[in-house]
Amino acid sequence: MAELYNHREVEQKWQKIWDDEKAFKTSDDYSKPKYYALVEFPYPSGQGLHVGHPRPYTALDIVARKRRMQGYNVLYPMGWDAFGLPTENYAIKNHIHPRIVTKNNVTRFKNQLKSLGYSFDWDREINTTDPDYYKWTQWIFLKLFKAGLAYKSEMPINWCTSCKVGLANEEVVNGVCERCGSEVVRKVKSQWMLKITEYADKLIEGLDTVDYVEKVKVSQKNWIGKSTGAEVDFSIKGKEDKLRVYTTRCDTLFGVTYMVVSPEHPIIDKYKDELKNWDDICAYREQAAKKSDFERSELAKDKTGVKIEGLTAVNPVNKEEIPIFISDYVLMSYGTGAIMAVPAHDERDWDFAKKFGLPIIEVVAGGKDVQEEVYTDVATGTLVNSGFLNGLNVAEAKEKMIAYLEENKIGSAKTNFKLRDWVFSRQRYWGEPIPIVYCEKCGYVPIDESELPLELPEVESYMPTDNGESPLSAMTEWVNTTCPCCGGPAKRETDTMPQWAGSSWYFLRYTDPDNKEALASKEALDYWMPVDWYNGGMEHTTLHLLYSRFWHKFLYDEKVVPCPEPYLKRTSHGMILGSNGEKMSKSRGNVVNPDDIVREYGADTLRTYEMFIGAFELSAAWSDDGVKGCRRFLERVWKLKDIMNDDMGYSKDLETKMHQTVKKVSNDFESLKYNTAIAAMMALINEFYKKNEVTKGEFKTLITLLNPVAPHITEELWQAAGFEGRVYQTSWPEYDEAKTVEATVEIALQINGKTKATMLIGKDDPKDEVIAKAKEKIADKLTGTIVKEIYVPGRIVNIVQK
RNA sequence: GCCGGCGUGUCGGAAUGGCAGACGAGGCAGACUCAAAAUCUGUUGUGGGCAACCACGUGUGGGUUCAAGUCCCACCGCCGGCACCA
Repeated sequence: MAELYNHREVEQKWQKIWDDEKAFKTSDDYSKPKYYALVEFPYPSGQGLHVGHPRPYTALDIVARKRRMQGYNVLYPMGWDAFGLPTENYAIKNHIHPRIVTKNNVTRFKNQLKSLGYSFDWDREINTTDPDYYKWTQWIFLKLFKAGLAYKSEMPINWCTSCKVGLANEEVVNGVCERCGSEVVRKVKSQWMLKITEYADKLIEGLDTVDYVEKVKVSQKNWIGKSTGAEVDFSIKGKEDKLRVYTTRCDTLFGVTYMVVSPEHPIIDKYKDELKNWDDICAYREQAAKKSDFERSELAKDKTGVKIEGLTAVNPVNKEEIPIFISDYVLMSYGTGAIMAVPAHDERDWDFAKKFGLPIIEVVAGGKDVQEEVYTDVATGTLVNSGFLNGLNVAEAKEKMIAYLEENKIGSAKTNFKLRDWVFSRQRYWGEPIPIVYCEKCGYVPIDESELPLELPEVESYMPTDNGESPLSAMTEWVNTTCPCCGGPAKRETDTMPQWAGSSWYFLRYTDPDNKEALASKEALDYWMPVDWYNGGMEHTTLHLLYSRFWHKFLYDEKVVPCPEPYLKRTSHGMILGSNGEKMSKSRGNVVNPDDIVREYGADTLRTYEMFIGAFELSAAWSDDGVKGCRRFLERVWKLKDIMNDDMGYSKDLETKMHQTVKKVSNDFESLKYNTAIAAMMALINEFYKKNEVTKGEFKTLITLLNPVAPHITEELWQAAGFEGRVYQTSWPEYDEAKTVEATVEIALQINGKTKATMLIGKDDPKDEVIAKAKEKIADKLTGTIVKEIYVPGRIVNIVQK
């Protein structure tokens, strides 16, 4: 062993040994207890690994390494989520096939990850762009299609003007494209859709059965947005048609003074010949169509609208005739696209009514004058002016009204969700082809499973077209095919799947990555699933996490997977920011390249630093000085050999400290408290240096505890000290609970809760003795009458005096 | 507006209701050195005192308790998510 800590030498040496020994190969011995640790696989971008990547990877590497030492068969895999726009854009710009771009990026990423010493089982590496992989992505799509959960729909979609691609609602953030930040407009296009809404209830209910950090559960519930209420039919005077609304406040039906329909509502076109102000209506609709959903909601304060002259609605409970308006504050995409307006008890309706001078009728008493102020408190109000509901509270009134509506066949209870179906088409090249053909005679027909994978054809140009068609549409040879159903001429679907497809099931493939017969064998799935611990970013809460839970639940219903939820536990890491506290970006000039840190300080230093940087779930700013501090710590560990003796046990004076440290590190590694685990190890070596001596036994325990964080240096020290085998093959240190408590402890002596002195006592000294001793020690300060004496064993004595 | 989370030294951050500031960084002083870096030692919340010591101190104001950074109520500030969802 070199005298000085040469991280480059040490790290390269051990990375080679681990590779040669297949140190972290996952066993197929299904009789052992299993542990499946998972981190989100990266998108292999052209920029290479970001300094943020190692944070979650190191955290679960620690858990995986610890579990192996505890005797588990551990699956800790890695792969590449490699379809996607940046690669395609790079390919277009540089005239290189996206496959080549992907291959180069993957090579770079893999080298970078290897240089960090992760214990991934590289024999299970997967790549979503590999036809052997996306065969099964397509296979799942066919299953969804056959189950009626994939359908084609002509509908307004979010269209990114720059990417020239349709986006799912989840990909639109503040009205702009999540990926490129460009404007998103609405565009009507025929799109493949997945009926995620069918699973809305199951996706909410499942959350009660899993161990996710609370904010992830809350975000998912908010996004799904379940609301319970009723649908009510209002008749239109002199017409057969009914105008159906959705409301959560059917108790306020007697307070309806007008109705509003969305500008896109079909009722308008149906009766356009009878509308007296058709021109005004058209003008308003045009104006509304120009706005994106985002702009519509931005103008929240100022309500606009036009009255529909020529149609009158009738309130089904009191037969009152009321006007109908169109306004863009009612969205076609939620509920029925029409609402009943109760201005007295709904803020938006109140604003609208005030602006248009419409009547406001109080039906829930308990607030101020409803002409002056809207009253929305559901908890305390009492129904008035409401016929058979008078005197009831809101909850009772809702119940009674629903019964009335159902009895008279004018409405019924109804649950609604904010969650929309998933727009699954992308007009792009670099994605999984959708395995469907269109036949004039038979419609949309799935290709036969035996034809999978349906591979991406070689094309001349990946350039997206301005008319919104996929680059594949120009490939006539590929597009023109025969119908699997009737054998007649047919055309292939030219849209591809979104990037989220491949990542919606990848955790299943790791369990059996080379299987040719199925996405994974039943035995592998039975043994490995569900994932025991999954860590990833908060930004994937409503995208990847929701989508993959949806697919998994579907596959469970199809009896493909053995469990209803894919992930038992989900945690989230915070971002690593630049040293100025801002997000790292080239333009801000605060980017740190992990390669530089590995070269200069070593992978072990980078790993230690990223675990020590702060609370795992919170974002943290980069600090070069902090990196140096961690390097210093590892050097102090390295130099412990200079003060090491041959005693294989623990020295007497440090025995308690050793047991305490083993306990603390063991527990902290389990609960995301990597920073305090490392602090405990730092404190321990400070003790060694204070004594200027460490026993071989203490040293052995320390480097075993440190191994999951800093695997290279600890292997080197282990070997140099002449210990048997490898650290990664050894057992995790045990601690004795009884020995974690000091025989003598220093306790605080307080008077009226204020500490006045401290004293040493035996941990088992009886209360009376301790208190007597304490009173003696602080006798000069006990000047009043003693009211109470408190002794918390091993902690404090508190004397209360007046 | 609604829902989360967070407010502690110069900084990152520790504290099952029980001695606030562990651990790291930075600063200051010293040792080594011709010198610097590295390393090592000491010191480092604020105010007062030569001192032992005393008082104050976890965003603000109240409360519960023998004891509150921690629990409860009200407020202020910051960060994140959702948002005309009927």
